[in-house]
Amino acid sequence: MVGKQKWLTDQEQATWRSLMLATMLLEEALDRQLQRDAGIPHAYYAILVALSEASERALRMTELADRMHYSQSRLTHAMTSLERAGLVSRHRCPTDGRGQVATITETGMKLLRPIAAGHVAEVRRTVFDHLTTEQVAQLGDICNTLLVTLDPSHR
Amino acid sequence: MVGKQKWLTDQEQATWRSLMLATMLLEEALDRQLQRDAGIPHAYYAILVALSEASERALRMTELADRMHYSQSRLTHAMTSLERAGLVSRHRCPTDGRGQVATITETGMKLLRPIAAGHVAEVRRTVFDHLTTEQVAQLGDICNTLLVTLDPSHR
DNA sequence: TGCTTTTACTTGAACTCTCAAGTGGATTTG
DNA sequence: CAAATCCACTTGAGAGTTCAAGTAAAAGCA
Repeated sequence: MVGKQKWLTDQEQATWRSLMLATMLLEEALDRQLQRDAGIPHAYYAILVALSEASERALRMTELADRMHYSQSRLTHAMTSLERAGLVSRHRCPTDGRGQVATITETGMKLLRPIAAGHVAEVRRTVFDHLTTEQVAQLGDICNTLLVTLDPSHR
Repeated sequence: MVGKQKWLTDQEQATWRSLMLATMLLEEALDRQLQRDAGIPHAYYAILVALSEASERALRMTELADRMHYSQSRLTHAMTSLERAGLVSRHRCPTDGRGQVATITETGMKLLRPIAAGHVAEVRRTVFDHLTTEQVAQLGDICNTLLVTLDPSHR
């Protein structure tokens, strides 16, 4: 009924359905694997990775939020949960009394290392094991093209 | 630290980051547009579309959940919310006392029609306006390839 | 037929995310 | 230098999702 007038071509519509389904199932698979093996959702795992890769393993909250493309509020809630689990910590920023510096703890690093292997295995299993090198390049190009609109600050 | 040993090639890693960011921002854009213009999230909009396209505009709960790839619980909660908003309704299934038949109401259809245009415009604006026909085909192929693993029941 | 097992769905709690509002330290400006 | 403004972050409520457990009807089967 709704789709009677064609807003998208048949090809676009088919691609759209596949894309929506694949991205939904992919995110679910990643979440399930990490929840099962590490007890944290994918979004929280990503925070740990970002902190572990930062120099000094520390970042200001706002800088971290910007890098992750998370809202401040989302990051604060996430950090509160991760802090309660002992995986990260926050301290007052010495140069700016308003700021907080986020760090990943030793416990967090100890959790991260073994978990990373399982995560990458899941990424391989669900995605890269099935794509040719050319397709990986195509997918990268397509995503970067979309990011120009989706993330105006992107490069 | 964590990424010292290369689990993915540079190309794969770059594609992965772009994919994760693009899919996150895309879902956020769709949610924001529908929340703003229709007051419902994308996942709920999809339920309305599925019901509107079903014969008799009606589907058993389980059949609907299967088509959407939603859990029963997720669908029940969603239907409860949509029902409270008057957009859908449920009735006992006449042939199976355990079952429920979900329908989209006239109010739901009246909401859906104008909303669909705005949604498709957003899909165009964020995705298809920027891709060549060839890229649309490539993206469709890639997603269908991934769906073989992500959704074993997929064709 | 009566008992067990499936099936179809619902419920409730815990968790994550969003949005709007709030707190308090920097910065600007008249 | 005080008042107004801005900035960094937090808080709390509301919504959507998941997971485990619950209810009740249908099927299987002895």
